[in-house]
Amino acid sequence: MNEGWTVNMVKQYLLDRDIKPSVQRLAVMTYLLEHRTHPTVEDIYNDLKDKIPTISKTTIYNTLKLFALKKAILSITIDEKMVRYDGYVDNHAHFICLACGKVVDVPLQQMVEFPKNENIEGFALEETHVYHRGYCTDCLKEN
Amino acid sequence: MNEGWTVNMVKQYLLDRDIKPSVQRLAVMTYLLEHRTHPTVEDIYNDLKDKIPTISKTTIYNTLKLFALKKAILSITIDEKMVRYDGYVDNHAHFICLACGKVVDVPLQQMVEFPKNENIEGFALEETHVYHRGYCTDCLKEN
DNA sequence: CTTTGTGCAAATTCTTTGCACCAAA
DNA sequence: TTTGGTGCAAAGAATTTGCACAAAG
Repeated sequence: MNEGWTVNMVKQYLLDRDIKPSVQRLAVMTYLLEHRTHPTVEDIYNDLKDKIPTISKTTIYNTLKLFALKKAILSITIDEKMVRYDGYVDNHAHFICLACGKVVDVPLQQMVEFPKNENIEGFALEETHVYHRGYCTDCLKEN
Repeated sequence: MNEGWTVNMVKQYLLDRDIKPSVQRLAVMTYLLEHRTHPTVEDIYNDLKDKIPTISKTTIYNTLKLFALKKAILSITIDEKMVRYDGYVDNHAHFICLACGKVVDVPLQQMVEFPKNENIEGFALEETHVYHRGYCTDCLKEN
């Protein structure tokens, strides 16, 4: 799960983006870097409440909103019900399984093309998302 | 606004997709074909309640869910708050203005590329969406 | 001190559900 | 008369807001 992120590395990651690294913010950012599962607020809260018993969902909401604003993370709207978050902000697409709800990354080389973020006339583009919906291998097996 | 859709054309559009054309369903489908604004349930309800005073939001929800299932329309999750719907199911991308919230189509020729819906190994793909976020010309002018 | 962050509780908003009534074949 | 569609009211779930307290510099 841990992919070699030390506390100081995460702290620096936040500082580089003008985010003050409180205990709670460090915990949220670390969680996102160590769990590439596109977690929801609920997921993050359920994990962190054991490590930081006083943490609240409000703080998770505040923190994620701030991170997304500072472009430290991505907010993913592939799921109609709730927003998911991704600690990796490099260009990649997402896939959601309509049976189990799991969201996985789709590496670029598996995509035929990836749209460029520039060149749409008349608009100032901030971000581009590519979402795929379908059924994953595990769920296909079960039928 | 009206782009030449007669009642019979809309009725046939629904019948072709195994959807029984009730008065309410015809009204919703007609609205989506005549308003390419990616409306929300609220938008559709506010328009139709004058024409069909007894219509309910529940029916709009039921109807849109059925339409999406039958692939008569697309459900668009570009907006974190609520689902939007698109009566046009051909391949095109969407753009949302982060200032005014408006969602517009991005014609294919304005996009550098569009990802293909096939060829992701291990998954059965149902649909692919490309979402752009940024600021529209109107909102850029105001600053 | 003073500013900024945290977290509880309540409120808001979008969407779904249960159920009774209505309509069409 | 039977099946499926509609719509009201209530419930459910994700997110936001108001506000008081805590922390950091």
